[in-house]
Amino acid sequence: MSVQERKERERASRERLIVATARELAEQQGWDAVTTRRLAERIEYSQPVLYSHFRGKREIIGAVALEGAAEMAVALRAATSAADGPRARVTALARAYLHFAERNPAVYDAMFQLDGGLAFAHEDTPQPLKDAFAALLESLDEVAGDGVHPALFTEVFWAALHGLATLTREGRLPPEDTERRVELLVDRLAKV
Amino acid sequence: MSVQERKERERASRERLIVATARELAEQQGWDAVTTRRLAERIEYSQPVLYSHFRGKREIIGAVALEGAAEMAVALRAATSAADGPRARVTALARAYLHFAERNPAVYDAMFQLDGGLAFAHEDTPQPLKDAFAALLESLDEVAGDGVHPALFTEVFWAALHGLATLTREGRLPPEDTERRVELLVDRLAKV
DNA sequence: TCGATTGTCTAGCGGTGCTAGGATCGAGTC
DNA sequence: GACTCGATCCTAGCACCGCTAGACAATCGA
Repeated sequence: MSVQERKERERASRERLIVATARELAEQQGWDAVTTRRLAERIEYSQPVLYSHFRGKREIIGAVALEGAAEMAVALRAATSAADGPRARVTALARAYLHFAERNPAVYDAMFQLDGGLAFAHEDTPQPLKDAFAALLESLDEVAGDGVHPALFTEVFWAALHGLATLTREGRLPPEDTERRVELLVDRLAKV
Repeated sequence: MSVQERKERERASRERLIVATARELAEQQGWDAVTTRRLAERIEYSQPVLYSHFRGKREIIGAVALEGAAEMAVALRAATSAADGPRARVTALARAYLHFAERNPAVYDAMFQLDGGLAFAHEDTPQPLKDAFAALLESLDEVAGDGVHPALFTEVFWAALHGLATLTREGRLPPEDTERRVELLVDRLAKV
């Protein structure tokens, strides 16, 4: 059985290589540059190999999105755990979210802008996505305010952050006032 | 000179036809279905004719975006002018914004999701875009609160609406709680 | 050692945005 | 009214896209 196990290991390793390469290429040159031909060339296999791992390009994007969601959850928890008090935690959370989006634009696109074929706000939503939302909720439910459902509050807060992240990155909002916008947002939304 | 004038009229008319057809096709079947071939076929001209009006597909998207921005400005002003008092105006504004995004998804995409080659938050931003932002600002500066720059407040409020609009439409947020989210957002952000 | 299975590649399908270059048509001139 | 010539438009084609059928080679179990 050892032969088969080795093959499975190699297959899994190659799958990780595909996802990592797709992500790298997307961060370097944008998702438009991530074509199946270029991706195949970079991993030094032919195109059809990609399709033995994923149904298509969409699923590759989805895989990058899941990886990104896991990382984002870690980053958010790291930022909030280093902060003292609810108010500071929320501010740190917002900054960490926007920072992640800014530093990993391609991953952020995979998660929230592109179609990775993932289910959201659903029972069969993949765990990493649920967990990223949970990471937001953990710091937000203490500032949701009386009589406000924490999940609903988190959705609104998240939407605001998402709007800031995307509009800023696409040049729709001037980047220099980001910090002031974060402060205003936290000031108003969070019930300290 | 009359011949030339007639030709210019016909050219302008054909250009409007291109934009209207692109928009119609996008609303019917999504922007992916708006290919230069299909578009050319629908207007009953050959592909290269499109390129005598626009540099490429991107510019066609941009033209749809400008048209949409003008319509959105009208819709927002109509909604707010029918409301009494600052608080009611802001609520009406938010509802109108989300309603527009929901009813014109392709146009909304052209404006804020796709690359239409338009400059934002810039001195050479096209007038319709500036005006749409102005329509937001008109109802929002009365609730920005003391010491808060109205433009900055408008940016944050807009970002929140944009986040709600996009995340809801892509199934990232369950649609049934939209009204409660709007109320929460207005409650917290607007200084009545 | 042989047949079967698995894995990979070459080649190609129908589609995309975009463009070069030839055909056609109509306006202005004699 | 015939003719010239420039504007206008179309046919054909480029390089690329996502994806797949089918040929081929390597490896496995008997």
